[in-house]
Amino acid sequence: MIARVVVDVPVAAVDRPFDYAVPPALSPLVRVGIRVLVPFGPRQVIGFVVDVDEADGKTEAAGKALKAIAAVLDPEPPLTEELVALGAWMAEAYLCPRSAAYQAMLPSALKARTEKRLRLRGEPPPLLAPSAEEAAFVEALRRRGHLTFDEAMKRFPGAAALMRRWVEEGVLDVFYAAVDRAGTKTVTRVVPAVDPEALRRARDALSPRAVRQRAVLDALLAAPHPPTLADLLAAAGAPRSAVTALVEKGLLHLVEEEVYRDPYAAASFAPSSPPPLTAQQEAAVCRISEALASGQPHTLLVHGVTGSGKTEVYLQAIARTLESGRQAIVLVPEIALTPQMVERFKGRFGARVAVLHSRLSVGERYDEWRKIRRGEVDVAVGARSAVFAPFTRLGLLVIDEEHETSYKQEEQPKYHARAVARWRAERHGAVLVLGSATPALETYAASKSGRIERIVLTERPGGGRLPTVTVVDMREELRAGNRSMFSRRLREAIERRLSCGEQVVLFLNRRGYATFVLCRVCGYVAQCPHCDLSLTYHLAGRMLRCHTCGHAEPEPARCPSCGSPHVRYFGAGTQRVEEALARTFPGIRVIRMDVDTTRAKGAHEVLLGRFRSGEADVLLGTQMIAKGLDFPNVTLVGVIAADTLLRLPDFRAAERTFQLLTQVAGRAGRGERPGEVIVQTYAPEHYSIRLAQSHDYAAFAERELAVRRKGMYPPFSRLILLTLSGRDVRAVQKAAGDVAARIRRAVDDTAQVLGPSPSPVLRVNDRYRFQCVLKYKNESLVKPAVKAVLAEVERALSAQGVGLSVDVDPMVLW
DNA sequence: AGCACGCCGACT
DNA sequence: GTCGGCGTGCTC
Ligand SMILES: [Zn+2]
Ligand SMILES: [Zn+2]
Repeated sequence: MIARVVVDVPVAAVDRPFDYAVPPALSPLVRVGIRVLVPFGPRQVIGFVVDVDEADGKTEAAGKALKAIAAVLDPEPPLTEELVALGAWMAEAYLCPRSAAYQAMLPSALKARTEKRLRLRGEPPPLLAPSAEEAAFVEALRRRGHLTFDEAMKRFPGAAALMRRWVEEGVLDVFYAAVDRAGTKTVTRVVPAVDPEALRRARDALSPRAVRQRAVLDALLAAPHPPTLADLLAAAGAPRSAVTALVEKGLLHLVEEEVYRDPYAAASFAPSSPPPLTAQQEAAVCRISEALASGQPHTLLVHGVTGSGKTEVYLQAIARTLESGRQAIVLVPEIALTPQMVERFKGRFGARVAVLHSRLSVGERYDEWRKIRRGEVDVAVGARSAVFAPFTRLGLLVIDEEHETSYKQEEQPKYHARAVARWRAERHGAVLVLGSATPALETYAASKSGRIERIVLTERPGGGRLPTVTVVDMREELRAGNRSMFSRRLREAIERRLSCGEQVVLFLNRRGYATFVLCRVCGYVAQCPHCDLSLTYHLAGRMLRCHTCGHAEPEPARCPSCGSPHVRYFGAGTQRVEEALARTFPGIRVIRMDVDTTRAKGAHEVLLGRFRSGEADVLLGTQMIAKGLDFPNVTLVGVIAADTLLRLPDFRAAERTFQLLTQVAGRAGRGERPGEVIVQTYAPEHYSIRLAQSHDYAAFAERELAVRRKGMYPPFSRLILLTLSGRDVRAVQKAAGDVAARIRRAVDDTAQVLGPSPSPVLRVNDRYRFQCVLKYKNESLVKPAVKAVLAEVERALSAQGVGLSVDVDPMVLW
């Protein structure tokens, strides 16, 4: 019996199956999709069985004797045959190693690696004159039984020669063990080591100069529960060193804890039954059912305005799927996977639903995943990675808010859940339903060309009209002498809501207080020491922070360049809007929601719950408040600065802006009262803003398609973004030139190779980045050519300390 | 990616 | 003489 194995070594050079003999004792266990430990060169690695041949009795490959599988790592294959085939497709589609695709499919509880270890084979020969390190090494081996090779080299570098000799002489045994990937998410919690009273006394006894340590203790005393280290540091605005100092003084403990418990575990879900449908919903469910019954693969776009009841259409389509004995996957953007959303599915389908959520602990997620694998549930609801739910009788895949960029994975392999879902639908003869109020332009184009069918929902079952949208030209405001961040129109509108007890949602896509810090005398701008980006000023702890690498430093009292005290803050963030609201509308109650206020577990739900119950007049936030939240009492939505997205150097900027404005506008007037939306901008004439104002998706899509056609951008071409990065600028630049030249030689002139050019932000995290963009149409020609180039340059690049990342169909070009 | 093998400079 | 630098070749 022969097994073909893809080893878990994610490099192009070994990205192909290797043949192994299966020892008779293991043959009942070895099946496609199972993980095994195999000898590979001089070491052992983990691999995935991608094929077995019972009849094949061959004993050699490429003229050399076959090696045998050393161990089987699972009782049952974690990957189905379908997923094994999907991995092979992903490797071609996304130019990634197959093993990287398999890793992306596994729950993190099953992610493993091998570890090289040393152990004594019996009693070691006596050493005549051992060095201190050699003696300590032998002592550690005796006491612990075995040591990892890495640890031994790090702790006892002076014993390296002895290790080598003993391995050669057979005194030491080198072996490999499969261990968990160090990916188990833990959070560090800060726990007082003394009672609160003692803590208070300790705070008062601190040196007056220990400002940060006092801030940490104050924040800890104010916290109802032991906070996570990250939360505590953010709340106190203190550096980690302050906490370390307090730990050393014996006042605090740090405790590692596995992340969050199941946020829905305690919740009980009231059973719900299907409500009556509108005629349009009925027609949509009907079309999906027909497609299901055909047993042929279909992709359907459900294009419905906000509030048109898309979710109910999904629910009833799922019910039909289950009736026919098949299974369903529902993808929802991570941020929209709220307890309310989960309740809608659990309420309808009860225990037949598994939820895959990043807020589950590794163990809980694994439990949900296992229910799917064993067929104990028929519906999987989750974010992007739930698209790999290991069902074997898939009938329906739903992608809600299909235009969301979060469906594209940002790490290797950079897959798009929509493309993976489409592949699975083809394979199963299943139906893929894409739902959106503002479909991605690619999806819209596919529906126009007839490749996918479009179903339109224009009625709102709860009634309610679309809000009126007013665009305010902020240049006019400046001319009229209004230098505040609220236009006169927005200020009056807010005042009206305050006086009649209605609520307001305000949106600004920038967190912190000020987006840059400038010296009025010499023009100095505070920059991140690790990135080519300016630092954002945050009120908490009066710190300057880099939003990209996390660097933080105290605010400068004087300009570090010229010593002038005239350091000023520019570019309003949410904190500054909060401050301005309090000044402009005395007594106003504001809830601010951004990454800084929602880091703590459950904070998201708590803040939204407080706003819903009327504890605040205004919900002020970033991106995260744009998603399908329903607040019946909200009658005004204000967009503080609509052009922040428009200014990004990306071909999708207009699309992003249109989608965001439409989504934010959908927050207004979901009750009986009509909603009003006010959009502030410096570019009021831009078509993405004008057409969002008139709620005209079709006109926007046509206009934007014309722009894309002119620039030959997707959907009229396809893109591959190659990014090279490293600490040595010149090495990176040179490597980028070399890669671009090789690709130019490898593809024909129907493909364009742009660049290399420096990335829009050249340096991030002390790494310099250069990029190269491929624009092409002929996929079957370009992808193999690029793959070959990647294999050619892989070695040389890693030797030069240059990383190369490949993004097929990138969402952003930087 | 590891890991071994192999061939040149500067240490005991 | 040997320790160790990293080029290059291979992994069923
Ligand atoms: Zn200055
Ligand atoms: Zn930075």
